[in-house]
Amino acid sequence: MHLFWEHGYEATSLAMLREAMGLTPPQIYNAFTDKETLFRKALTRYHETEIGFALEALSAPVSTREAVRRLLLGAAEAYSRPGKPGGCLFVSGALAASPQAQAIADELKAYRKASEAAIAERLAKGRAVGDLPEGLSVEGLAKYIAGVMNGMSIQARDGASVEELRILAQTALAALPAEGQNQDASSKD
Amino acid sequence: MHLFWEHGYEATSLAMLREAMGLTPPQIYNAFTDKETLFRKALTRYHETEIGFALEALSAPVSTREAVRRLLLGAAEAYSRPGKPGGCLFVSGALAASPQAQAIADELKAYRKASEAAIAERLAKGRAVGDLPEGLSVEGLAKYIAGVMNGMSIQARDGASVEELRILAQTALAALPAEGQNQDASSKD
DNA sequence: AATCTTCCATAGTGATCGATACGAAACCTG
DNA sequence: CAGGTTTCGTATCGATCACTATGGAAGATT
Repeated sequence: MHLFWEHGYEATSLAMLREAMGLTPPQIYNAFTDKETLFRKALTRYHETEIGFALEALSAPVSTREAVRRLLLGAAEAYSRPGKPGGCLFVSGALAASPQAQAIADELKAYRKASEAAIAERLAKGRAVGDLPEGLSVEGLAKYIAGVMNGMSIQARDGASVEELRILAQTALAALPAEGQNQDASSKD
Repeated sequence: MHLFWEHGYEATSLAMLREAMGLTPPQIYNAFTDKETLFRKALTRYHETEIGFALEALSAPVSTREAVRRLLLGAAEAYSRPGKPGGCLFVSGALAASPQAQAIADELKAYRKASEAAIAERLAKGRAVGDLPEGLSVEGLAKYIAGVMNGMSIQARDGASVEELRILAQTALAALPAEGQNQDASSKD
């Protein structure tokens, strides 16, 4: 997973995987069928172990702004963990790919789209309870938040520290509608 | 350039370049020495022909906020031009690379760092003339703006339309300090 | 006009890719 | 302890990578 995270799908050779896992090629193929299946296994593992902050942030019983704050600050921390590759595997895994690997690139794109959709869903919920203005486009704001996270992923890959990413996240938060304008109204019914 | 832009440095094979350029391999090597030099030529060409909006935005005689607005909206348009690959070559070219291509990845990283530095320089100038609060960290804000542009590049690659990118840019602008607070003071001396 | 030089496309180079066939070692059974 | 089976590591597969040597055609010179 770390190798795919660091070098991406195509640039990670079986020789690197073999050395890192201490397995012989037949062992790898017996265990994971082929390189593509192994990468997908790494994807699900990454999803389960490295980015739990996102689900936690989006499902926590807090205000919408606080949820987004946790999401962005969680990303700042997750994208710059010591000993781990910088950024997000969903971004670094295969942003550009050869025609042969387009299926992998499409799968990562689907992951990114799903993340954005999860954000949009949380925003819609927030708008429903009065956390956000009614006229606001949750899709547009979700695309902004997802975009900021993707941008943080690249900044992290370029060596940004966790503090710098936190500042970036805090700055991005300022673009959100002010909190609490309709928040009292959420307790009216 | 389009092939590198679309598929990245390593995933673009000489066979693809040969077919696209209508040249034989020796012609390619006579003209460009090797693949790495050809990619660098494509980088400079990209810099000259595709992202002039950035230099224009940062050097225009307008307020700092307007400069950033032009920068982000220019990116929205440049990253989603019809007939061109989505996103920015500096991001897509080699976000993740094999150990053999790390020199290329480092070069692209340097381009991204230079872009961020150019933004920071413009912000510092703006702060000097009172466009931005004195206590503000231009490096932090520049990292945010550069990060948003990088995020837009990924959103564009994921198929975001120019309108969606414009909305993202407008949203990102809301994170900037309000304009005009010290602007009148800029005409005092 | 004949020869010589120069250029250039085809064919192929070693290296490496992902993936696998074969020989050997180990294990279970009798 | 012997025989049959299964498992597993090595050596290698065809394909493709970036890159280049060689045969043949075109043009220049006498």
